[in-house]
Amino acid sequence: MTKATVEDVARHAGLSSATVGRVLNGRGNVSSQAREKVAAAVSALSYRQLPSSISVSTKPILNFLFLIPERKTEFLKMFETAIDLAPVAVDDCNVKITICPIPFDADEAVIRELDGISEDLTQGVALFAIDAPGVRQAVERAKRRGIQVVTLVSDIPGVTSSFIGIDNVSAGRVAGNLMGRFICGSFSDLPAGPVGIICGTARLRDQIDRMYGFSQIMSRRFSNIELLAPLEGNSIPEVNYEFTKELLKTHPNLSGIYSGSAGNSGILEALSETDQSPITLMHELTPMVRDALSKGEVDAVLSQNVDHIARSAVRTLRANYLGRPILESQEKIEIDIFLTDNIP
Amino acid sequence: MTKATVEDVARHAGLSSATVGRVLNGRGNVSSQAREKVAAAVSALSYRQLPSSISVSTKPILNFLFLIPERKTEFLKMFETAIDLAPVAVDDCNVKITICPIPFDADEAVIRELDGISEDLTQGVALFAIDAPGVRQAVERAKRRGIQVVTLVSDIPGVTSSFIGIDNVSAGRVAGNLMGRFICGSFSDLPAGPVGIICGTARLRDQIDRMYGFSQIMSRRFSNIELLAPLEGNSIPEVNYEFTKELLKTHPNLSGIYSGSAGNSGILEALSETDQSPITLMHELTPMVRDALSKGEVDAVLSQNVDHIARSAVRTLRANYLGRPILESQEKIEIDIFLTDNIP
DNA sequence: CTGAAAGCGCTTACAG
DNA sequence: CTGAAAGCGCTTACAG
Repeated sequence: MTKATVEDVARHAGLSSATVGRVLNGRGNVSSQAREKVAAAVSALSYRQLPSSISVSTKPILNFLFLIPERKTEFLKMFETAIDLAPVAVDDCNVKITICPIPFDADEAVIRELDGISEDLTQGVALFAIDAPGVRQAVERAKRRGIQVVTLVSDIPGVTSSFIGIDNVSAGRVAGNLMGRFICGSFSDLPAGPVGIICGTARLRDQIDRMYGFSQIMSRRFSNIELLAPLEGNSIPEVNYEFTKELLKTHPNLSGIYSGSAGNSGILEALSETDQSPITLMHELTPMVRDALSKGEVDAVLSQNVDHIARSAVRTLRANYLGRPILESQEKIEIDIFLTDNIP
Repeated sequence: MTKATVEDVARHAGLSSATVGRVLNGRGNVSSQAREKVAAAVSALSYRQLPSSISVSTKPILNFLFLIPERKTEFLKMFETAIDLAPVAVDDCNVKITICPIPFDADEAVIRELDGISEDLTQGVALFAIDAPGVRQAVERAKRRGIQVVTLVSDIPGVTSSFIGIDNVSAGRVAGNLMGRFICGSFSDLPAGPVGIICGTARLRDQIDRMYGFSQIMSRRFSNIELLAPLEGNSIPEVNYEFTKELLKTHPNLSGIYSGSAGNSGILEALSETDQSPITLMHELTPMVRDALSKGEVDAVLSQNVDHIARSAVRTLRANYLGRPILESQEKIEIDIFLTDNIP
């Protein structure tokens, strides 16, 4: 038995392939009678539409715009590469991607770009979201004009778009869990020194969420460990360096450092200049962090797969634009946990 | 500027689209001169072939056979579902999958199936590999007949096929790392009780590898912890139950249990009947293990994403058969680590 | 070794 | 609301 085609369905339903196509793609202007006949034929012949990418006819190119911070951390560099490869990876050469650099921390630039998008030229936008007042509205405006929007890595709460990234509260909790256990083991009654926290900026939702999850678990399960106030280093290595120096000096018995953002070179440098060896957890397996992990300078790294995120962004934008379903299990971004022994 | 087509390339090269197609798909019978012209035209026009799934012409259906153990553990049930969904997930309806159940531990059955495959009807096979003498040869015979082979979850060392699964030595090391740290924390000089190991069968490579990696890290980094001899439970819950009971009784100070295989219900049951609470690590996030993890009865779970494995198997078989490249970064199966706080 | 022609399954204007 | 026809980009026999 060979695969059923649109023609088969049309014949079975006593209709033309054009009408069948209209039903199948919800293009309207079809009688409910025809709709039913088609549905019956489809199930009778167990017809399955060829994948979207296959309809070769005058198919419009989908233009997607990626708004990416201009200041390139190692993580963002990896991300850009991933974005470039995504269309090939999702096996769709009708997708065209443009990367638009956004000045650091410039909400207005994001807003301006969003408002400046022509819905005729651009079908979807993916952005690193700053959770600032105007951005959310700008996203809503873009959506109202029919432009698909997904947020990457850090979400804008309340905005009704797809978020492509890890659950950062979970990530923070995992970090807390590992931190507590790596410090205490099964001896949770023994005294342990305090734990320091270095994060990026409270204006990014992912940072807030990670800190929340981390503190929650630490205070709930490891109340014997004092948690120091988070230090906002804005992902700037030099600032993080000073923070770490200070932490180590003020707390000779420091038992852990949790870094929730980028700019880790500063932390690693400060650690290399001391004999203290607090349990150190970081985010994102960049080349530098990876190196530190393999040398044992970092104890664990929580990460998110940038290739996966880029692919998911493209697939999600495409599916949403075409009104097709997405495969949840394929788009879920998991928290990757790396120890010295499973560095890829 | 619009996308270049085969016709464009042909025109630019002064050849016909048929010849261009031959070059592009390495179908031979082409002069090196033509080859060069096409190459030049391709790069000049930056032509990119439409994804494989798009060539709609008389395209042969690819038949892939999955040899799966008949005895269904929770993990294997999840796996079967994943296999069923894989063709849709990889967006290719020209792939047809048949699942063939293999009696437990029956090498001859695997060999018989492999030898019985007709290369005219079946283009590729994916199998759970038992590392037994005859199996490797049977795989080689199948390959010689032009049938693509991939091994799933557990590899056959030395066989020249693609392996789709995690690096099990790494997984064992990760388990060792976590076990040691979860027991000792930063107090690696304090006395700790012994650790028990329960595995499946030494005839499966994944088990061997996990045990190797685990022992290696435990003895190297946590020499203060005694490692008990691995107990081969063949993934049978009842046997594992007895093993666990015995472990707990013989070692009142047991500080950890590492389970490298299926049949975990027996272990969990035995643990529920005692007050001892050794650090417990298991493999595969099945519904049951997931439940135990969320209740804190298990401390960490190492897992592999069955959906990902199924998709990768299909993509790899297809790519190998068609002589197309695979995207390494997309096919790499990572070790998923789950704690109470990142259960999906 | 090469090309003209027909066809793949689906979709899009265009008439009606 | 519906269908006949032409076309999408690529591939496959078939001649040469």
